[in-house]
Amino acid sequence: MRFEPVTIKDIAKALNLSTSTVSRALRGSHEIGAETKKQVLEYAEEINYRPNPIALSLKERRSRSIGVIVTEIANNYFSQAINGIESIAYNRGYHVIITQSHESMEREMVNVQHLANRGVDGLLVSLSSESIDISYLKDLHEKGLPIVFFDRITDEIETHKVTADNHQGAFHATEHLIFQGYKRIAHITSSPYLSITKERLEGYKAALKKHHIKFDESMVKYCSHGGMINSEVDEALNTLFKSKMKPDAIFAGGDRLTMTCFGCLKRLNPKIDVGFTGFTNTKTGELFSPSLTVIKQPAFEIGQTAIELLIQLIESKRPVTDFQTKVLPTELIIRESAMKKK
Amino acid sequence: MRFEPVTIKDIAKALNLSTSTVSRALRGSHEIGAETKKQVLEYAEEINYRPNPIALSLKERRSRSIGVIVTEIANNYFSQAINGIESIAYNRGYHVIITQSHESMEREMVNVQHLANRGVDGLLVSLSSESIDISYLKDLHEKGLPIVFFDRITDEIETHKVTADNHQGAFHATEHLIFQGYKRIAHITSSPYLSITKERLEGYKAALKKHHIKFDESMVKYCSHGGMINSEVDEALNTLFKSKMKPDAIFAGGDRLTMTCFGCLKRLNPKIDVGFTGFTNTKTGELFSPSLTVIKQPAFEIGQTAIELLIQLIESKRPVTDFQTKVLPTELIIRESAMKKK
DNA sequence: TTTTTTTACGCAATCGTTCCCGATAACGAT
DNA sequence: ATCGTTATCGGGAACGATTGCGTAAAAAAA
Repeated sequence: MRFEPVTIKDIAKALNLSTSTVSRALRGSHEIGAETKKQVLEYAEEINYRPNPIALSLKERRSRSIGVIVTEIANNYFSQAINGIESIAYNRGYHVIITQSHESMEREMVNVQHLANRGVDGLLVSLSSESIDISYLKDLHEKGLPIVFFDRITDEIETHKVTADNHQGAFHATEHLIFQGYKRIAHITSSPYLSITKERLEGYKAALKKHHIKFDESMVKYCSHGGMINSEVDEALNTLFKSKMKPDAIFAGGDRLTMTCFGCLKRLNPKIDVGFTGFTNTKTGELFSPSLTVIKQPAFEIGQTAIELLIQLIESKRPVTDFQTKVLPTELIIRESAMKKK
Repeated sequence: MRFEPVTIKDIAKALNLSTSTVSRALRGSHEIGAETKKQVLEYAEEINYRPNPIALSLKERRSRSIGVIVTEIANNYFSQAINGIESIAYNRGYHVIITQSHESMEREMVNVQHLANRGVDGLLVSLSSESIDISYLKDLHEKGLPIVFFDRITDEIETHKVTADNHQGAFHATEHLIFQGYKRIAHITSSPYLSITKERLEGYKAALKKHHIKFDESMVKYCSHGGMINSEVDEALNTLFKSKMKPDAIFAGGDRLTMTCFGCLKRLNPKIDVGFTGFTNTKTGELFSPSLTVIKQPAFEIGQTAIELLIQLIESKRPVTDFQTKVLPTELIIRESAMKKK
């Protein structure tokens, strides 16, 4: 069974006109008589004519659709960012196609290739934690496909980029723990290759330095799957708590990681006698026990900014060479999990 | 700047062949000489030729893409269902386009129309809470567009449907509260028009009846925005707690609603001296205070089942008339929030 | 009245691909 | 020598929409 939409030809045949006349009438061209125009418009309305976007894509060599690749949508940060993307895209007449890499470089590549072949006008990319070699993105970019990176960005491709102020966020989270009296603050974070990991680590270090706490490499644990694998986080925590420099607080990076880490922590240490802060955008942090002190990123706005820059790139007449990296401020939300040490 | 992919014409020109020959060679037709075929294949590989899916869509009037519409992806249930959908779709060579209605009938309609025009081969639909009039879906369905409903289904369109066993889930949740000694169990739920609302209400009623508790209409509160608007839930709770038949337990329906409701409850009544259960798929329920007793739906499997049925519809040679409604079992996860009454 | 301009429309090409027809040549059978 | 086969390939229409160009008739200017 096939789904048969009405075309411009049906209108032309019914009204005994040529398709060109119908097309022009529909687009309100001045070179069509008022009477004819009215007829066409009315008939089109009557049979509920909608132009075929596929035919248009073929003709105009643009699809008015943009591709988004994130690690997973079941992530408060990304789902909010996507809402930001959609809020702008729809108003500007673009359709959004969302794909997930699940932190796998392989899937990221397959999805990106598929989107490119599928004729998206541009790409919004947040890299997976495995994506070390991004030459396939580079190729596409060099061939002229507009790309904007958000959240997990890269130095290797020169284009617009949008992120939260990860350095500042990590700095505030760490300093907050210090203000509350914690001294031995561990940092559980994602893959060391990610831009956000590096930036947050730097912010963490900067806060320690400011308050004259010596940075200890062994207090930083990398979970390269970003919290998707429980055992990875369990192991990191176990190692930390078994060391002689047992931490008295933990600062977690990443939305998914923060959740997983807090869950593992609670299982390992049900009283939670360590301080805890994390990067997350969940609204449910206040319902936790203890309620979560977190760094919240302006995910919605990041999504909006990214799509705006992308559309700008797509619709620009001449090649853009002046690229910008926008950094949006984070917010520290203070609750119980990082309360003053007794 | 424009992104210029290589076409079959480029190959034809370079090799001094016609496009038809190249096309056939590429598809391995037997009526092309071995030598020519090899040439074409090698050259295509060399310049990294990829068929243009848009042109194919136009020609074949199918896009190998399927549209999904859910209320929002920032919902544990839906994001898991989408993962289930993707897991099957990609293996079967279908691309998945996700759209959100945000519980608005208007946006649902716009998205569905867009997807249909965009040439999706089929639709996976979970209705918004506002969708009372679904004639626009009916039209599309009658014109031959394959549709499968999941989660929030409807009687008005005859096709495949997939849901959790909402009656059973609600029954278990309610009975669990009864077993724990609660007597005055209120039910906070979504729009009364939704199938899931009706089914869950029936399950709730059935449990009450079994245990000889009289059903009281005033103990059921409908939040038609499904927990997207805090004040709606606040008001429902306030009314309940101010009534003379003050409830001693609450059973919430819906993922989003359960979260919102628990949040409001905690604000209103920080000690949480009432029992609480809800429908949700979050993995973080155990981190809450008190940890959440919930009904979990097999979201991933529901997504998988739905897409399988849809692909079956799409690829069927003749019109399908034998439709099924699959109902998957739910799971009661017992934690603290519905513990025995002191 | 003749010429020019304007109005209002149709023809055909185009986008990338497939596929129905033909067309051509080689070759064997008659 | 003629015909039928088979193998191999090209021409061109089609999918739905837009658009440059051409042109008829009508209106305006000469």
